[in-house]
Amino acid sequence: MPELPEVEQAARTLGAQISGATFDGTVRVSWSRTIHDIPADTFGGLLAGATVTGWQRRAKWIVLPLSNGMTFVAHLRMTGRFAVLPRDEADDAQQRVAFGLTDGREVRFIDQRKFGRIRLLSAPELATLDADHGPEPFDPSLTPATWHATLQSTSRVIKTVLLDQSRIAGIGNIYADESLYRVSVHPLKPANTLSKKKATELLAAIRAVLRQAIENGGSTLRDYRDSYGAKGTQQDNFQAYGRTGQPCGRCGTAIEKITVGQRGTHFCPYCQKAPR
DNA sequence: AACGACACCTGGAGGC
DNA sequence: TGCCTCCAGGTGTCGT
Repeated sequence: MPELPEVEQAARTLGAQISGATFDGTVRVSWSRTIHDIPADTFGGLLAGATVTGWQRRAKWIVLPLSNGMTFVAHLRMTGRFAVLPRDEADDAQQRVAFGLTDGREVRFIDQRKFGRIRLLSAPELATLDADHGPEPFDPSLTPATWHATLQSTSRVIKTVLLDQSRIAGIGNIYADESLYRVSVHPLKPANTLSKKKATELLAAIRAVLRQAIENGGSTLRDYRDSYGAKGTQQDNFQAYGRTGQPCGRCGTAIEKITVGQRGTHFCPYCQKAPR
């Protein structure tokens, strides 16, 4: 579910609640795969006494550096979310793991579909995580020239490339559709057929779409909540995603839905001309 | 090496 | 009301 803006918001709100807090080492596990099948006591042993020193986001990972040199990382996948609650608060039915803090609170991970993952990484493992991902959309080193070169390097369709985290990090199904709609590029257009001009426009559109979503606290379709439990509002601004059959805001043509790379894909068949 | 298909899960929505 | 099928903010793995 969550893409860059939602993960950014989730990380920010989680960081705001637990930066400076210390894990006491207790870990209550209801679904073991959430922590990669590492036994709860092993995970807790590594976590005990570690203080959260800040928060970051890398791609769609929430990254919490710890005072012991390790890093607590979490991927929300489709339905994951965090909540920070007093220890005596009742567990949520969809809660998968709870981590105790020394101040009497717990960091709880709630995840309907059980796809989310939480790991404790050493510095080399964190470096690997970083290396496995492409540039952040807002990284100044991602320039129109490097982006165009990335697109030129593959004949895969552009929608698929936008979703490839090793090419550019953080874009998911919603913001891929929204970005392509903005620049009137058909989702099936081969990446290496975009002109330098179009590639430049697309990069700007990606940044604009993500920036607006971040400002609105992300998008909530059904499950997404930040770590305070709040929904985002960006879903009210969608121009293509989820608007199947509704009129295009530019030309009035009904938005169409097709499948690209096994993902529902929304576009305006008039504005976004099919590749030939 | 790169790409597509499928697996992993639950539950809400819509059709009959 | 109940059952059944389809669908969902993602990505790791496997076969071609």
